[in-house]
Amino acid sequence: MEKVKPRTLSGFMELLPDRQQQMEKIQELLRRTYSLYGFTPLDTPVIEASEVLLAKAGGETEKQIYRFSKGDTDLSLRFDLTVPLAKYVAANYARLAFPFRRFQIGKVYRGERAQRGRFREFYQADIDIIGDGALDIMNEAEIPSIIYRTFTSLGLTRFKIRVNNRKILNGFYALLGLEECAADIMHTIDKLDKIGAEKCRALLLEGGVAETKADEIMRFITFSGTSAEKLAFLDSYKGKNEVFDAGLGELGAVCAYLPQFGVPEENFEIDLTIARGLDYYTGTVYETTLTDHPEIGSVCSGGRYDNLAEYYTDKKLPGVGISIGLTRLFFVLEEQGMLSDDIVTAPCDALIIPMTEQLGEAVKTATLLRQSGIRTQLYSEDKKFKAKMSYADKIGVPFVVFIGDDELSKGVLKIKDMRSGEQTELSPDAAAKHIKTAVDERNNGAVIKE
RNA sequence: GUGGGUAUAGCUCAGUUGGUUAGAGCACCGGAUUGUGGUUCCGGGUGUCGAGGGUUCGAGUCCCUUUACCCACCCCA
Repeated sequence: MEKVKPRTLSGFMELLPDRQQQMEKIQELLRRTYSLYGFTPLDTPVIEASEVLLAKAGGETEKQIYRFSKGDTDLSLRFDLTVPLAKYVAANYARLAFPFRRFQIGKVYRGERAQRGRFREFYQADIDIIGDGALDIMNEAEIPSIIYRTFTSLGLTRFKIRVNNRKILNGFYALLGLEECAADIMHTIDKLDKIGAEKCRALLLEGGVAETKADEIMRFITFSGTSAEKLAFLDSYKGKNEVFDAGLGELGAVCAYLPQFGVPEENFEIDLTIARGLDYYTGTVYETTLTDHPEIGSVCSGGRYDNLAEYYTDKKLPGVGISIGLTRLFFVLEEQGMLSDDIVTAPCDALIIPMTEQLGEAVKTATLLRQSGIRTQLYSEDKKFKAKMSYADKIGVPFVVFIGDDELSKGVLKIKDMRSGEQTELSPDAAAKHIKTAVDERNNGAVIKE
């Protein structure tokens, strides 16, 4: 019979067991951290009616969406978690408590051409806070603290949360009389890190910006200094444009709250170059980069939007949220060798290898270990001893438990620490305690090393 | 969507101006070693050379078509 080649589509990530274990661990940490801030978990369907997902429609989204029909129904795969959230909030408005804080970790789909670090199916780990009619600026200050705690809980320390405010940018370009082409300019500025100041300025001129204005823009976006110095610099533009002043007030408020939220100065920065998804955000915007890997770009982005669900309801629902591109983050961590191999990624903590025909004692031992909270696997296949050990080695199990005639007559278990190769004979209870202690210790390590 | 590249063993790849039976490393399987893995030694090639067509005495190699994948752009997480 002719075989079908087993293949996985490009742009879809599929992991081997040990890597999957690390991925799950990261997701577990994200859930725990998000919960710590009072966010409630949410799950929505991967497939939605096309009219719902494409309510906003337009440009890239429509081009990249996976759309298909089943019978007469027009269906689409979600391309982010924010649009489904908007639908969910609009549909359940009366039953939700506002501000509504939810987190969601789920797969999204984009039918674009895959390449390095760009996937067609990937996990997003989102948090959003949705207000009813209004939402206090404090929420925008809380977001960086969540990012900070999330990244540090993963074991990362060298990262920078960059913050800007769209109102400052919009106001600034209005001041220059460039509000018409503000979107294009921001788009160009967004590339500053990639193409450099010279080329950036040239692109501005090419786009029809007068030379004096282009220089003013470059001076504005490349101003460097501490957060306090940047705020002082921005203050010199105050009083000329209402939108700008509003943005500056918001940015100042966000910065003022940060120390109280416990975000250290070195992990935070005002960055006037970031704009983020051009039509989406209306106020504070965030981008997070790894200090030692700037080439990766942003690993966590988000911001404030004024009206989340305008396509589904007349209610005004302002919100703020971020999204971690989990698949990309994981891909990069793996590629950079930053995934810690210290944490136990084996499917179990102990593997019981019975040496006798009668498996009764081995089964009893497995039950005992499991009752002690030790993830235990019983090797029941009739293979050579060597093959059994080889299996233990391959799955990376930290402890092997031998039960043979010698052990049975003495009433002990023989425990082998696979890492050191050391073997000890212990009573079943002592063995359980010994394994549990050692495994708990190893599991406490960080997922990421730097 | 635009431009460029690649396709040979499970993986990473070599394969000369077209020439006999297509190779290497790793992985894998068996043995040394029937109560000890990860090290060592010995043995084993596991293949529709992406697919289809053409040129030729002869094609992994040249030409055409096609598909898949990779890279960059676009856009983004």
